[in-house]
Amino acid sequence: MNEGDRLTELAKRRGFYFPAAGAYGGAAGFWTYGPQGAALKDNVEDAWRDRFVVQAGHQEISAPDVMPEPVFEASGHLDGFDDMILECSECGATHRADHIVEDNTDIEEAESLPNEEVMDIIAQQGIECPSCQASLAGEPVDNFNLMFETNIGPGTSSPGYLRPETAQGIFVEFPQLAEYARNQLPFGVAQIGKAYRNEISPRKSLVRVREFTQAELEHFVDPEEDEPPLETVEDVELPLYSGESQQADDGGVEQLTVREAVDSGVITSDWVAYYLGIARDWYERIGIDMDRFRFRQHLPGELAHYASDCWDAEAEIDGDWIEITGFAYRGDYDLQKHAEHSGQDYTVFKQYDEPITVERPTVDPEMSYLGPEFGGDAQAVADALEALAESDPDAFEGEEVSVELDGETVTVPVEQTGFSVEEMTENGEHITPHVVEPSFGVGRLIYTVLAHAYREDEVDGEERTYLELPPEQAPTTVGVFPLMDRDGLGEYARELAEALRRAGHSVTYDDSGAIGRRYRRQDEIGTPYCVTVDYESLGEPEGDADSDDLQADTVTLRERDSTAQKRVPIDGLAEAVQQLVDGDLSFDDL
RNA sequence: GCGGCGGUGGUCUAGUGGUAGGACCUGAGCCUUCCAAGCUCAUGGCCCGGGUUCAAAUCCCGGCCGCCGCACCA
Repeated sequence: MNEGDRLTELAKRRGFYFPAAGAYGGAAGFWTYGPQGAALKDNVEDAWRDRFVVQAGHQEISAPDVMPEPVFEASGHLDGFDDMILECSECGATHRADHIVEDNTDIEEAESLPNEEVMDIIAQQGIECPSCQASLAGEPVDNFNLMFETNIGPGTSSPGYLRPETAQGIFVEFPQLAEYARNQLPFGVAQIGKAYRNEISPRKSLVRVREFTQAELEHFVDPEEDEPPLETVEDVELPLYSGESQQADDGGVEQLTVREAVDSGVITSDWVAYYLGIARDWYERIGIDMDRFRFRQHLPGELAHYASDCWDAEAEIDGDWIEITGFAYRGDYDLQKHAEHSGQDYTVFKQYDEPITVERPTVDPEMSYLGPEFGGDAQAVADALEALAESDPDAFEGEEVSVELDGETVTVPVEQTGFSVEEMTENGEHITPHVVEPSFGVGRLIYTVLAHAYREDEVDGEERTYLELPPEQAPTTVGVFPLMDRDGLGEYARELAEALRRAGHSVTYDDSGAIGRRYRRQDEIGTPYCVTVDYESLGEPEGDADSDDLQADTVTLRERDSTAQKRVPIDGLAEAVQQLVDGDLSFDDL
């Protein structure tokens, strides 16, 4: 069984995740997180929130999953997500019609053509099926949109879509968000939420799904002035698989520090480099194996329409590299698009250090002259004069000035134009911020963390399966067991479990079967610590032990990875566990 | 979406044209003084629909789901 299969089996058996709605045959690409999985997901999201929101001083929002159509007209998803699909009736293969046309003709943007025209081109050019060489003339070109469509309210007059990425929920609200940031760049807005894509073919459990959780940060920066604090991450080692390496015969992953990557030009954007550094350490924190990890640069051909330089964080599972995060410098693409489509202001006002004085030519045409002179064209003439004043103020130097109007030249005496050059004070300018976007796929992170944490070893000759999850991420922090459920051990242990819960720990109580079995149960879900209450805890002799050595109100604390045990007082146990989880105390020093 | 292979309790699996057995897990009890021990008992299953047949979980067709390959992954 390979890594993925083993994981899928464990995930279902132990309650991490399983296919949704199995009672009705299920639906591909939809997964339910069970008790362990939901807890793990919460912990991963909390760790993300801690690093990318709280520690970074950014803000988090929660936008709707459903947005009205114009949002996606502006974002480009309505067209860009809409694939032209063509099926060969001979062999049944499905092809991208636009790709076929582009491959067989000089046309470069076939996607922008209407379907009928694409069909005509295929017929005229005698294009054949790439799979079976049958003629494709006359085959219908259909649309397949990866967005889930719905209707807002009754009827179909107001279509809406489930968002295919969480990012637009931030971009579209930029004017308001900038206000909350007091219009000061740079600022970051984060969101953890669901996104939906009606994938043609979901695969590989949590890797290709139709509903998934994204954790995205949109960092709005002034492209002219803002610089990332590179010095805070300059020594972080990045395993970089550059576009150049990918295209070279002997290319491989290079270990470069953030500083080296920037100085050598391997990473062109300082902001992207900064986030790769931040993210690398964060991946390690949540338990991703850094020996099975790399940053891969997008090749020129795979860059998204908005991105200039883009790197993916990838993790290796079963020999495949899985994209777990995309880092993109999106420029001002998204904000510009929303500004154009909505007519709203998606800029921030950037104040100059010193106000500057500019000479600005203006006109104030004498309408009482233009009106009688030009009749219905008077306003158009005034507008043309204004445009001319801006583009060519020298034209107003003579007695008369001429402008073009519908191909005809009209002449106006300068004195009737109200032309003047005014000195204006400008305090700043409106700029459209650029966006740096790290976009994490939470489900893929969880899949990777579990795959990389999976361990098999042997304890006392018995096989053992356990998850070496970082204690911070583990669904349960501590298991509490009575050695046996009798003689008051159970009551004592139950009280201890309650006390640990009150102290904020995630605690499982288990008194069933043999103690070893209970340890193994917790091992399989990655519980880092187990506490066992025994007779000594009650102040009673343990077997033949010398009663002088008794340590009442102590318990044994067992460490998952080593299975080592230590006897510790219950007084201060909750605090000790917290220190272990936080890494402020090692088990050996306990 | 296309092609190939597959689908038996929660998990892993045996098996047959006459409606199923095991192991593990889970629960109850006994036993048990720290790593899946043992004993007894119990819960729980042939993916869905149609067809062929006296009889279908088994054969055929379709669907759904999974794996692999292709395509797709803005």
